[in-house]
Amino acid sequence: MLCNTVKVSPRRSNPQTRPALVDIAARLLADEGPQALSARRIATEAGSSTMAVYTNFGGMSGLVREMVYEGFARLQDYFSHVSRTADPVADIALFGRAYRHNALTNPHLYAVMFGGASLAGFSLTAEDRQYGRYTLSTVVECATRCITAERFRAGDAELVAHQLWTAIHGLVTLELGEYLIEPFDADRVFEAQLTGLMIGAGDILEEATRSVASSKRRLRKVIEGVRPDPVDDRPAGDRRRRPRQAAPAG
Amino acid sequence: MLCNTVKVSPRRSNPQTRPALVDIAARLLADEGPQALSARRIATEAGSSTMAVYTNFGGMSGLVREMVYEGFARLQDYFSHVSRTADPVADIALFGRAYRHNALTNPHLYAVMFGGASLAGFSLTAEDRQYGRYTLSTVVECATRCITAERFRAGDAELVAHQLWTAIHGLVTLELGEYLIEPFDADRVFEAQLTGLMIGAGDILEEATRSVASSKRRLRKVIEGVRPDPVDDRPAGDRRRRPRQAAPAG
DNA sequence: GCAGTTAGCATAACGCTGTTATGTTAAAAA
DNA sequence: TTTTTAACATAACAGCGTTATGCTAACTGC
Repeated sequence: MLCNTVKVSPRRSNPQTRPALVDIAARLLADEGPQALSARRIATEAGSSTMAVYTNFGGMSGLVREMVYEGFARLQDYFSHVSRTADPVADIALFGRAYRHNALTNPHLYAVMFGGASLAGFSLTAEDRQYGRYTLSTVVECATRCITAERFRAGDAELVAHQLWTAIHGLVTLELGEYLIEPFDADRVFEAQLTGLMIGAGDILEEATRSVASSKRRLRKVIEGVRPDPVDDRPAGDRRRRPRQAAPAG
Repeated sequence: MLCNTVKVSPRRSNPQTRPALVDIAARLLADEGPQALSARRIATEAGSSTMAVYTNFGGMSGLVREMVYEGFARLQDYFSHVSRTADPVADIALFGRAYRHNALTNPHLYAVMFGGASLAGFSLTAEDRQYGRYTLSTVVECATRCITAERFRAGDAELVAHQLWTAIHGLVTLELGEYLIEPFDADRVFEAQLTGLMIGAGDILEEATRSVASSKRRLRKVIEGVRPDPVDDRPAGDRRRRPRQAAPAG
């Protein structure tokens, strides 16, 4: 009754089931939020039973974990479109803008990535977190360039990258939680954070401000670069993925 | 069968049931995390039925909301122990340290306050968030003093307060999510954030650094001031209730 | 080509959850 | 005293994640 209507129902390694489940789960999460992520709902929309979730992911936790990896993949996708220029400060500011744009574009996905537990008893493993941290290695490299160019005062590049990460993550979280009331320009806070991060020594405030402004212009191109081929690298056959909604520029 | 063993079971407005439910829920949340927050579990431990949750809170959402208010009350309790000194920068840094300490002391509670949805379909109302923002009004006032004392460059005090809030919230969230790996000195990030927040213009770096160091010493006294009827520790005997209940205001 | 194994999935059930309809009862109101 | 009311118990319902069982098509060895 619940079985697929037309297809011949192969018994071994149906190559369509797993990506379909991931796809439907991602769509449900984006459209209706974490509450819609139930094994029965996903299985029904995929035309199979809940067992498909267990054979493919070992349970709901595995599927939620897949969502987390999907989220980091999307972030990585944005990061890969940030080019290295002669202005490393503008580059690192652009990383921050891209991070924020990705989070605001995929709010529920972002919540699952960093929302801690509370979702069907799911919790990240150390390996999951390491996967997430790896995404930021590009930013650390950029921070090193900032120090080398003497735009940041000499110090730990990883510290600077983490400072940027925590600041923007906090901003994005409170934005998504609607704690920043209207009319409140979250973008002003963002730019102030970037500026505060950058002017480590003395009188280079104006130069830093120019870099921040420059990164704002460059963000559009990054977004446009990511948009066409959104998230994953599914074999492009019968992918069901929605073309990903756009979001206001930061 | 499930009713209380000894008490006379008054039918109208039992003054013990509601605080007992709040108390047990807070303890379960602190000890076992959000997963332990179930109506049946709470009611059983209170010696009543699940209906008590509905008559007193209108459902699980109402009880979770009560936890959020409890969380902000605890934060307010810490903030009330931050005194005004002649060094407003050290004061505002101390607000940040107190905020972080409170969050790390009540991790599950903090997660419920800012974890967004995902917990039994609970979501904050606009009024709830306003209650949370009110807690930060003290910090905004302190930021104003920093500007008046010309320790921050002239600008929007609310912007500065929100910058501090978002930065520390992000740090705390990633700390609780264990995204900051060991050995990683989250305290260094915290101090770098504070420093970056403060040195708005030129050559006052050393002075700012002194203020930050001063706030670190003062934190201990704040914690000790809050501790007497504190947060988590119900060490003595088998008391189940921390007193605590602060009054809000619009 | 055939037999045995295996893995993907359907079916159905278990225990759990939040929630609700109904009944009971004691306190407040008349 | 009588009526009303609200707090709570009981029991049920729908939905959840999960699991045991069985079927069957695909793979494997011959």
